[in-house]
Amino acid sequence: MRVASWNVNSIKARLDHVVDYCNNASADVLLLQELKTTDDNFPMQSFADIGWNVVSHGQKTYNGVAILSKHDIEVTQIGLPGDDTDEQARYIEANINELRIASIYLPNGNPCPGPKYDYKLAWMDRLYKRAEYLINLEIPVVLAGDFNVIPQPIDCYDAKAWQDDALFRQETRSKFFSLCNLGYTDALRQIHPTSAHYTFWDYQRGAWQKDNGIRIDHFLLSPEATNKLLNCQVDKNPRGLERASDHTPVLCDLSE
DNA sequence: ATGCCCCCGTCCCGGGGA
Repeated sequence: MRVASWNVNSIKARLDHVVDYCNNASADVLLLQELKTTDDNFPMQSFADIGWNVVSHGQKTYNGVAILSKHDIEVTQIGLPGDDTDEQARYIEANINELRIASIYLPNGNPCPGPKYDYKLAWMDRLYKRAEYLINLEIPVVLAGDFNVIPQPIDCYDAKAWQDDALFRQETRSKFFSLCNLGYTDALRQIHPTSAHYTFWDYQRGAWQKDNGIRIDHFLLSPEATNKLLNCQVDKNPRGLERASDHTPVLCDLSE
């Protein structure tokens, strides 16, 4: 079972790339973030035409997450629980085969300090509670997506340049480590303990050409899912395409 | 110190992204 996660920075702008990816990347499940469109306007037919199922949780202009799969998708949660006033579409979760899989778009949090950073930290506390509930189910759980967290200095090209940023501040990283310490494994880091593997390169300043990247898209696996972990890797190819997203997919292979 | 680049929207600028 191959699960891929990709922040596409608009599903409409990236439709051809995503359909090609479904056809060619040998993934069974594709988790998307930053759809930037409503469920009504999601290009469902393009995926129906190639035999893929889609569940989306979108909103106008901003955010939006989806789960795509060749297999049946049974939705288990739409929206992150814990705040009835939160209208941002950043969490969707489903059962696919024997896995519980969530597509996550964690808030950016900049500028920092400020209300957006407060929202990010509060959102991470709510994610912790959901992750705690899920781990207590004692089933294989995959929490994946754009976490907007640089976990360690090795995960960015210049730690000094990021030290005061909402993606790298100690409070942000501490909350990410708390998630891991619940019992979730950072799959990429488990497979590649010491090497740099970036998932995002800014559109500006020639960041892609200079490999000035950061690792902010992650797969967190429950103990039952970690037992199935075969491989985890970044697929850099889509970042080099014309009109690319600024993120590239992460792939995680799990045994059946 | 700020913008660079890219996406969206009753749209040619401004908000948001990271």
